[in-house]
Order: sequence, then C-alpha cells, then structure tokens
Amino acid sequence: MTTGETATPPRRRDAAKTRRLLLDAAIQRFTRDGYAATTVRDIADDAGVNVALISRYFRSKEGLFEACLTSSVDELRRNTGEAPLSRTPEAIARQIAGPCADGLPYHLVLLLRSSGDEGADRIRLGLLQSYSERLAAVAGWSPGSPEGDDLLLRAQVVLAAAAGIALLRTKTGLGPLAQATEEDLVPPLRDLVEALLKND
Amino acid sequence: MTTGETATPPRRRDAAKTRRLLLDAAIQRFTRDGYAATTVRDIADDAGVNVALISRYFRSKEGLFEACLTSSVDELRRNTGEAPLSRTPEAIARQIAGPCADGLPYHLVLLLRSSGDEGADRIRLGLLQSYSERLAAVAGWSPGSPEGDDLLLRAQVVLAAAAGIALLRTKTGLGPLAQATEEDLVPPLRDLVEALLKND
DNA sequence: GCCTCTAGTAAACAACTGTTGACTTCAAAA
DNA sequence: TTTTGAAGTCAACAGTTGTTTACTAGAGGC
Repeated sequence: MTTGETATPPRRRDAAKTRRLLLDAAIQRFTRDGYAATTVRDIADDAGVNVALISRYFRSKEGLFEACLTSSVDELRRNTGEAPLSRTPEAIARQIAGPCADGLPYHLVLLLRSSGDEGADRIRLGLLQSYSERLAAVAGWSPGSPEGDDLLLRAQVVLAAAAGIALLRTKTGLGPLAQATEEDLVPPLRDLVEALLKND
Repeated sequence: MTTGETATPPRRRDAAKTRRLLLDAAIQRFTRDGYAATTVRDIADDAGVNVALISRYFRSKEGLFEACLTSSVDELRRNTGEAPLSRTPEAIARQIAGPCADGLPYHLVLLLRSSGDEGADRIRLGLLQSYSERLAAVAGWSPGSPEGDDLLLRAQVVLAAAAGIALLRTKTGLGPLAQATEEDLVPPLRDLVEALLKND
C-alpha cells in the first residue's frame, strides 16, 4: 500500500468532524438501544474517539441526547420541508412504509426514546405536535378551525400508527410485518390514511 | 385500634405474597421507565422488601423481567380468552382505546420494552404473533389460508397502531391524543379497524 | 525557529449497578 | 420447649457508570 486511506488528506484534529462522528454514533446507539442502555463509552468507541470528548463537546450524556433529538428534528424538517405534506394518502403511506434505515420511521423511533430529561421531552413534543398539525392540515385542518380537535386527533392516530409500525418492525422480528417491503406495506397503509384523514 | 388490618390475620413471612409484591412493583417500573432505567433497588423499595429477595425469588433482574412478561401475557390471555376476539370493529376499537392503567394498552407498552435478553424476546414475540393471528381471524384469516400473509400483515398494522397509540399517550403528553377519552378515541379507531380488517 | 491555543489522551474519581454469602428471626413441626 | 428450615436482613463484593482533572501533542501566527 502506498498511501492508504481515500482521497481526503488525513487531516487530523478536526473538531467539527469529531463532533459529527460522536453525534452520528450516538443517534445510532440511542435509536437502537435506548438512552439508559447506551453508555458513553459505547458511543465513543463507535466514533473512534476518546470518551472525554463527549463531555467537552456536549457537556454531558443528556446534552448529547438533546443534540441527537434536535439534529433528528432538523433533518426531518429539512427533508419534508415547511410546506404542507404531499396531499395524497398514497404519498403519506409511502413515507410511513419507507426504509427504516433512514427517513421518517427511523427518526420516529428515536423520537420515542426518553432520557427522563425535561428539555429532551420538550424537543420531542415540539416535533410531534408540529408534525401532527401538518398531517391534520391534509384533511382540511387549520389552527383555529371548528371541530379542530377531532381532525387533530385523527392525524395523531396516524402518527401513532407510523411510530408503532416502525417500532415493531425494528425491535421485534414480528411475523410478515418486519419482513414486509415498501410495496407490501403501501396498500394497507393507504387504506389506513384514507380512513382517518378523508376530508368529507 | 383493635386488630387493624382486614380479615386476614397479619401473617408475616409470606413468600408467595412477597413474590407478588415484587412482581407487581416490577411490572409498574418496567412499563413506565423501561428495563435499563429501572434498578432492582427501586423495585424492592416500591415493594417494601429487601433487595436480596429479587435474586432469591427470580434468580436475577432478567429473570424478574421475564416473569413480568409471562405474567402480563397470562393475564392478557385470561382476559381476552382463547376464543377469537369480538368480531365487531367497534369492540376491537374499544379495546384499543381502553384505559391505559390496565387492559390491552398497558400490557402492550410492557411488551414493547426490551432487556436485550433472548428469552424475553421469545416470550414477547410469542404473544404478538398469537394476538395478531387472532386479530387476522376476524377478517377471515385461518392458518393455511391463501393470501394469508396479506391479512396477517393488515392485522399486525392494527396491532402496531394500538401499540403506538398506547406509547404516545403514556410517554408523551401529545396534543389531544393523550387527553382523549375512550369515547373520543373509539370513532377514529373504528374507522381504522374497518379500513384494515374489512373482509370483502 | 519559538509560542500559544486548542484538539485529543490517559487515568482516576465517586457514585451506583446487580449479585452474593453469612447472618438473624420467625413460625411451625417434634 | 426444643428443633429446624425457610423468610428476611445486612453488608460487602466486583464491575460499570458518567464525569473531571492533569496532561500530551499538533497546527497556525509571529
């Protein structure tokens, strides 16, 4: 081997990059194993950096967890945009049925994790709130609308279903659900979305 | 006070009762906080008994967790019986919308908790499997039926939705969903069940 | 070249974890 | 009453946890 490595010059001592490595490793661990079952040494080892850097860059384990949540929230907002969601049940169903590796399901599982910290709870609640409102808007909901709570409730049932599906698929190897492809899942999910968000 | 207590003579040193106290306390803790975030000392304090008795009666923390799962599974089977579920979407919806304090939602949240132990995973999977099969039977599914996987998949989506709803209601204070009464929840859930399990 | 600021390291810390073994105490059998 | 076995207590254990502190080493400005 001549130089090894890829094209990138092996610039060491890159704080921003190290921070990113820690954040990515933490998101994976927290999503897969939960907050309490994950140790800071696990995360540091995955990232290939020293444990003490977690305290340096994120103040504490809880600080790192909050950073994971906001990072996830930001990426989710960036992907789906601020605009109302795609209007067709088909598109919504496809988003829920999408790959667990990234996309909505993956983020939802992380969003369901809890550290017991109040700050983290507020972040989580903020995203769930705004996402369910955008989902309700598909069915004709608007902030001050009459019968608003009913539409919002139905949107949140859709969101809960998405979360439950993501959880059952990744955490248990349940029946045909865990092995189902996106194409398998879209038809039933389209029915589900239509039944709950039909604007009639 | 003359005798205090109820009719039962205050028989102390009751192994069976102590075991029950530990099991009940553990179920509550594991359901609320998860496996890793719960310590054996928490459980023992809640039950008002000594920590060492956990090792004595359940061999280990994981043994206690498995006992919680099987206890929950047993109680669930006892409640819903072996017979096929109530056939009407209304009844199924009502079961999902029921109180989180006990009933199906409460057990589902515990069922979603994980200890990383293989034995526990098998117990969990067993119940989810059998329950989704009974749910699929409502829509006409039977063990060797054609297009069987599709019906089973739809039933598991219903189950996942129930789990997600229970989780969002108890772990986050989300919007109208967390405060919704059974009466609020039944209509949208009836629509959900009908859309997914209609046997046409 | 040297200096300095910061990224990264290593080791230790105190607190907490699940678990164990020797001990005490009660209640029923003899 | 004495004996005996099980129910419950106590204290300590070895390992792990998150965090901090003192330290080393590399990169850019002079």
